[in-house]
Amino acid sequence: MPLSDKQIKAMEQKREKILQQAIILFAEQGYESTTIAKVAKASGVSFGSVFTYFENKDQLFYHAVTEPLNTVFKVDLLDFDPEAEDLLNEIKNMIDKHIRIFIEMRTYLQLVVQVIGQHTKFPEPFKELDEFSLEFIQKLILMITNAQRRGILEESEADLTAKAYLGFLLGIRLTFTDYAVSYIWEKLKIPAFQLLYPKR
Amino acid sequence: MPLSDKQIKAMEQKREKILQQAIILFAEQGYESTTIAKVAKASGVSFGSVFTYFENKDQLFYHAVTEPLNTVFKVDLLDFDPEAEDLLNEIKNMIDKHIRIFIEMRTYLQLVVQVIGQHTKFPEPFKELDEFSLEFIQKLILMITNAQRRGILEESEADLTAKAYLGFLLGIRLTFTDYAVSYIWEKLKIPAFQLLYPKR
Amino acid sequence: MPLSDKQIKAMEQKREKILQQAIILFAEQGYESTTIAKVAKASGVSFGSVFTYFENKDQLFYHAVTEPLNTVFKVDLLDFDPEAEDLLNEIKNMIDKHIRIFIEMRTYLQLVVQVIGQHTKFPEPFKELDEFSLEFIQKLILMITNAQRRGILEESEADLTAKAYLGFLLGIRLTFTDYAVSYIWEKLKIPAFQLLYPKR
Amino acid sequence: MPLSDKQIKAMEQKREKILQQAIILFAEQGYESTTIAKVAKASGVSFGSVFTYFENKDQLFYHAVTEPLNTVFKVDLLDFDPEAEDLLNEIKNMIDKHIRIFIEMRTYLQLVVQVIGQHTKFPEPFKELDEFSLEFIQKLILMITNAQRRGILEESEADLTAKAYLGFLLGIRLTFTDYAVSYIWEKLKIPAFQLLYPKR
DNA sequence: AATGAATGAGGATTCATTCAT
DNA sequence: CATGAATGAATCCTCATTCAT
Repeated sequence: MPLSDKQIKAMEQKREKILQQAIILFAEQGYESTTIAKVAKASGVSFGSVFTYFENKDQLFYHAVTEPLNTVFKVDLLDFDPEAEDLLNEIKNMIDKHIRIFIEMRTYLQLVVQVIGQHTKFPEPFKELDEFSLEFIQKLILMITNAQRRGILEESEADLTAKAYLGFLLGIRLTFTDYAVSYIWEKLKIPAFQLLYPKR
Repeated sequence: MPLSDKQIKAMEQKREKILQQAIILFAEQGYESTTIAKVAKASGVSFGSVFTYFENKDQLFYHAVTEPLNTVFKVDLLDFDPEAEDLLNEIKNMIDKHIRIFIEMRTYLQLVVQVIGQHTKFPEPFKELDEFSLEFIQKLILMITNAQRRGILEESEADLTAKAYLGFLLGIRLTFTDYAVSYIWEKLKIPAFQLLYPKR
Repeated sequence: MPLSDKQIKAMEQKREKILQQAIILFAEQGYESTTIAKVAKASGVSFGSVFTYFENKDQLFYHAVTEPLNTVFKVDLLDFDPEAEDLLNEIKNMIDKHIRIFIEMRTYLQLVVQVIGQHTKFPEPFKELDEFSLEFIQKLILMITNAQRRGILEESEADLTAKAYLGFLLGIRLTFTDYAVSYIWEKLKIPAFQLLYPKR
Repeated sequence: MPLSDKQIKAMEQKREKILQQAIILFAEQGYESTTIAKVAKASGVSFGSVFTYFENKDQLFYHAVTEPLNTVFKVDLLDFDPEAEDLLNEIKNMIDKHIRIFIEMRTYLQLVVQVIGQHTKFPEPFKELDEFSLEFIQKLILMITNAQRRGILEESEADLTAKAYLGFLLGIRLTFTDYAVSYIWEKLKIPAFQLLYPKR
């Protein structure tokens, strides 16, 4: 007897709820301190149900890290055009967008920082993050190179500059831990832009 | 009968050995995955001995975070003079030094990143780090303000710039995870300097 | 999906089994020497299951002391009528009953003796015992006072006599440790009665 | 090199101090909860020294139970004369003395109660207590029999009466736990005497 | 599919005891 | 003799996971 559409929908919602709560708990308490029981309670399901949707704790963690990455995070961070006509403006818009994303996804980024910081402990999820970061860097390099060629940015090693830019984004996430940060982040556009070594 | 000097020395060395191994393990595997047994084995002592030198796992972690901070880290990071005659040179030397420290203390910084990233989980060690970061920022602000006044740096909100600089240092620690980084870091002086918004 | 009646029943029986074995072990070996593993083994369950039914060892001990108290012990010991018509007969029946209870509940009383003897170590269970003993004493005083008024007992401080009577019951539990005591206890009715200072 | 008298004396005092503190701690906290370290601290010596005077924890407990027994306790409790001229007076004096001892040696009796209450756990010290109790009972029987023959006490089974008397002494130790009991105990002479079934 | 009882591996910690100084 | 560092057995408890209902 196949499941009805309504049932499928309900199950998908339940899975999503579990995943969201898992992200929050993993981010705030770390992998070991986050128990399946806590996730279940926060999601309003029995802990047995968590195993219905995720094979085991490892898999739950893996999905907590990779699903937001592959849906929103990746899409939003890569949403800039290295070949844009008005490249200076495109760069400024990109910085604005990136900073906004890093504000909004604070919890998820806490999780990302853990995976990167202890990558030997989390090889599978780290691999996904690493691959994305390479892709991100590649696209940044493209943009930087173009901008240099067009005299918008000073000459520099684009690869290094791109990595420094990514490092900066992650770093400020650590430095401005839980301020009501929105207004501070607004100002962070300036150093972020400086990092790219703009012509004056 | 008090302990002989030789014994005291031996104990201090043993304590140091345990602490060093704890730092490595905590950094690489995190708090929970680092068992007292692992630390003991890595240090070549019985697990019971760990409790001779550290009250409990919590305390061991606390000391793993704070002792390097209060000995080398703090001293080295604060070793610059905001009132120096040749301030431009002082700033460049500072950046050079800071970057070198962040290279050399990779493992320790992995630990720092964890504490900051999950500060609600580690309130006591975080407090120490936070206090130091405030002190560090204060001194940076002083230097930046002086440099702006003397026309070495462009005008900017010194507080924000200082925090961005610290964020950058932490962030590149995450981005350049385990490269043989020395030669890359050499180049990182440039973006680090740009971040401070130098006059051209 | 709620548990079936059969399951609930099975669980109640398991809990009871654990509690009974815990009482025996605590009584014979004391609190610390009674390990959760021993209780589990004696009950035929895994040690993990003990924690399914009792929060921790402390709670298990607490319930081992208080549950028999509140079910059989309390009820049986208080089952006499201080206002009975034929008070002399009522007193003799009471003594008979009390002594029989103290015979039958030997193991439980071993446990009670420990809690009283080391009451600073077991404040919560002791509180329960102490409250019951006050209630018991109160009712005894009532009976003794009535009996004195009706000329069945000689004058004496009822409060003291009541406590002496309770002390006697506990004391013989210690003195006649593990005899096949039934026939001896039969004879103990005489001194128990004398303690109440009967008119001759 | 033989020890000087002064040294020997100092050592004896140290041993005594350790034993006294051990009695207190064993009585109040029980066997397992009393650690060698606690005893050492209370005695003002290093825990290593405890092992200089007592082979191990078991032996320390054994001596804590038996030494007071064989010095003061035994002597004082047996200090009555079953063949005394004025036997009624002798009995009353005996009761008075016994009760006084049970007041004064409260802590030690807490320990005794533990050993009796968990005698399977403490076979060696229990053996000593049991032997003494037999001796005590024997002497009591003698006195009771004589008193009955002389018409001071009513007829009863002397053996049972003697045990009831001992039980009573132990029992009130449990019932009147930590009152400022002296004045209450004074009054306890009456029921204690009644227990022996005196002629009126 | 959902529930939660049962299990036992694993880990922190305590503490008696040994033994070098 | 006195001291206390070192050791590891033993214990409580947590928690992922399995599986019967």
